[in-house]
Amino acid sequence: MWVSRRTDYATRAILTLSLEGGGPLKLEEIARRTAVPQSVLEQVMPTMRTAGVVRSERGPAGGYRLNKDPSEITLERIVRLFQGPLAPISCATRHNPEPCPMMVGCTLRDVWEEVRDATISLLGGVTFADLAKRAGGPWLDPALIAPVPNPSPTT
Amino acid sequence: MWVSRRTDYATRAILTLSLEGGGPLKLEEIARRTAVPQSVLEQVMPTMRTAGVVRSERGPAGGYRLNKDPSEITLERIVRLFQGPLAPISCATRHNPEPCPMMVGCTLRDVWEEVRDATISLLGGVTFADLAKRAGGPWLDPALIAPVPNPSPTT
DNA sequence: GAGTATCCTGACAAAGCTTGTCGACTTCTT
DNA sequence: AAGAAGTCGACAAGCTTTGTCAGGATACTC
Repeated sequence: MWVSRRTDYATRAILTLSLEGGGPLKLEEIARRTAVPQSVLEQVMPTMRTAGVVRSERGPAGGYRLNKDPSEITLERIVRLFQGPLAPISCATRHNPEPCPMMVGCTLRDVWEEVRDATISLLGGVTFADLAKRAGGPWLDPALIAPVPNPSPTT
Repeated sequence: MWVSRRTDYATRAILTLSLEGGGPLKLEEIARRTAVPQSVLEQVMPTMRTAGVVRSERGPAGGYRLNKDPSEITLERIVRLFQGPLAPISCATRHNPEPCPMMVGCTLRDVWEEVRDATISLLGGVTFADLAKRAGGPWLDPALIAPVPNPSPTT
């Protein structure tokens, strides 16, 4: 699995929000703490908002908060959001795998699937609550982040 | 980890050679059996020759053979040959990792390293003898593939 | 030693993906 | 009304991947 820059940025942002108390964090502040170009975060955060991972508030005193408890957000979720399938090769995805042209190549596919499954089980088992705990800092009070629907504005 | 096309092709070629008896296989024949464009194999095979994985013979009746027993060739070896580091992100490579700009980001790096290690242990544990056995077919007689130095012609 | 079969090498174009930036817009608070 | 945020789409630059090709080098055969 390769982690794109955007995925990296997104995970840093979520970790930052997980470590923060309840108050919303401005995009600019997240960008500062994560060392991510603000213009890129401007693309990344809305993606996570649409996915329901994060919630936003506009106007002064606005910003972003988590929309779930960190213990409910896995690394897998975020990675998939930005990179799609976790399989190392397209013939080893779980849905719509590309057919192998080689008669005997499927033996290899088995291994690629093992890699995929190992990755999934690892990333699926790590939540941002775990990460925040490991980071040693305080993190979000569950009471402050009760899920709230925050659909795209067109709704 | 993402597997590039060339890596895929290379592994298919090695598996094909592992399944073949002792005789050399022509590039054209390997291309046919693996469903790989011959022009691409013309790039891939020399790379493996230089790395000592494979041995070549020119002229009529020439072709490629393995230069080692399939049990000594791991998937990891081939993947690394074409893709370099197996880490999902450049701050998690074992040599010369790129420094993390984020103070707390290293918590994430730990996970990327776990992914890396899981991948390495999987790919490092699978040899082409295993794969050939799984494929069910006969494969190379060890007696026929005693390693022979086959350095690049400039030597 | 001529001819042929095979591997070898480097250059390269096309396509695709990733990255980061920008400008114009919407929404919210005061 | 003004200002402080987030939102959205377009896009250019750069990089990587992919596949192709032409010409060269080496070995076998007759």
